[in-house]
Amino acid sequence: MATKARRTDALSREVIVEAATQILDTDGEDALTLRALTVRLNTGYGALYHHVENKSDLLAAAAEDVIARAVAGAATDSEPRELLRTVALSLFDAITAHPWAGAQLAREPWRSALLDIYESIGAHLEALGVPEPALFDSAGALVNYILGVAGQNAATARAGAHRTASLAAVAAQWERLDPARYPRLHKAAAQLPEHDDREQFLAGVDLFLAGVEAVHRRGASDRSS
Amino acid sequence: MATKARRTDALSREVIVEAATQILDTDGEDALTLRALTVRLNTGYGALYHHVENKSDLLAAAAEDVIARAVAGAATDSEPRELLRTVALSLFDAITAHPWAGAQLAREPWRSALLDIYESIGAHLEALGVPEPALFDSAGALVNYILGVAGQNAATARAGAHRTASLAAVAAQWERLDPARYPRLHKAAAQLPEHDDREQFLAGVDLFLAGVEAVHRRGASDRSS
DNA sequence: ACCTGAACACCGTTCAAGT
DNA sequence: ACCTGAACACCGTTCAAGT
Repeated sequence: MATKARRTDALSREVIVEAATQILDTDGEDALTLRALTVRLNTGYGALYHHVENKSDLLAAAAEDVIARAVAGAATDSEPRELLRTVALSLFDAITAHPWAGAQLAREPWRSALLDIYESIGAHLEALGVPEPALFDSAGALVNYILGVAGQNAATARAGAHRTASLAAVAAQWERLDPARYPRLHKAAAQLPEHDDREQFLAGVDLFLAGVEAVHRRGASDRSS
Repeated sequence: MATKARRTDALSREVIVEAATQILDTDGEDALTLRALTVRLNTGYGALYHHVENKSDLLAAAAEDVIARAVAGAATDSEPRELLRTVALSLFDAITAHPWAGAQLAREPWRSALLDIYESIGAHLEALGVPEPALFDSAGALVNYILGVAGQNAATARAGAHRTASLAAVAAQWERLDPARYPRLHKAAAQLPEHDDREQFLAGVDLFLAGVEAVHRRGASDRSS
């Protein structure tokens, strides 16, 4: 209850990042302000800036933590196809749990644990039989797909407190569309509220992997073209 | 040269959106402030808010314009596969020319001309032979891939004035990576500076389409599973 | 109806001053 | 070295007042 007392334990970058993560998780991306951090950590602005470069740096560090933790437990056994699905899914789950990290990933992709993701996806694609020159494009495409979903996830999370409510709103919007101009969207409105994001994500990954396999199977025979 | 004179022509939502687009294109996303708009349009804050709901609304409208214009000239002849590539490429080009629109697309995907994109991609996939129940997932996956690239594009554009410089920086970063832990990234560093974004984007689209064709070809025979 | 511009409630960041 | 908190330079948005 020493709310007004000076903090006794030393501040550190680690403690700050942890506090930021908690604010982000419980109150959302907009709630993370330097002010909110000083209150929570019972300290001043300068103290924060002594351990952290700026807010952008702080956000990147928090996202890095969350993503790294998610990808850390990746198994190394099992076949490459399954490993790719596992990596993708663990990323999806992490981003669903921490939408702000997804937004950060999409915003500054070169920072954060994206390097590890790139490397691991590349390794598994190579194990799948993708030849070196195609590896770059294939891994990039898969990562971009994941980033797209990450951004999407962050967007819907930002849109409303309850995902179902905002999904219903979009569905209603689609339903109001002119069936003559938007026949498919108009029809898809019915599917929207009951669809499973996770399953749809995985379906996209499988589409990708099927493409990789198809192209590589073909590419092996007409390498000359 | 009537810089201080009161504006004679009437203000309108259209004029405001156009001015905003110009600021965004020439000076970047951060340069669009309400202040900057009042200066450019020689007016006050209230005047702007009389025609536009808020800044978010304004940004969405500007992105809508840019994206709609890009997708407008879509041909309806030629085979569906080619049409899909064309839609994707025109989007890519629009986002490359207006990175801020890409960021907006990734941020608020339900607004803007994304509906038209969804519909047109759905139509072409259907023409390609994708059955109705799979249409939702396939179109979603492709749109998500495009959004991922859009976000990426916006990110690199934001990163530095000259794309080549920031790409070189990333390449240098990859080169510094421990070759034992990041063997593939370390090697890919050489490919990074000379690779063509547009080609890589298209390669990803083709991977997707190959997957769609492969899955559908297979799916037609064992629909029961 | 349309517009003006001072005022408000916030931001992230800095920095002289304390311990 | 580590921390405090007032101050600065910005935001987006509002609103009483003008035409």
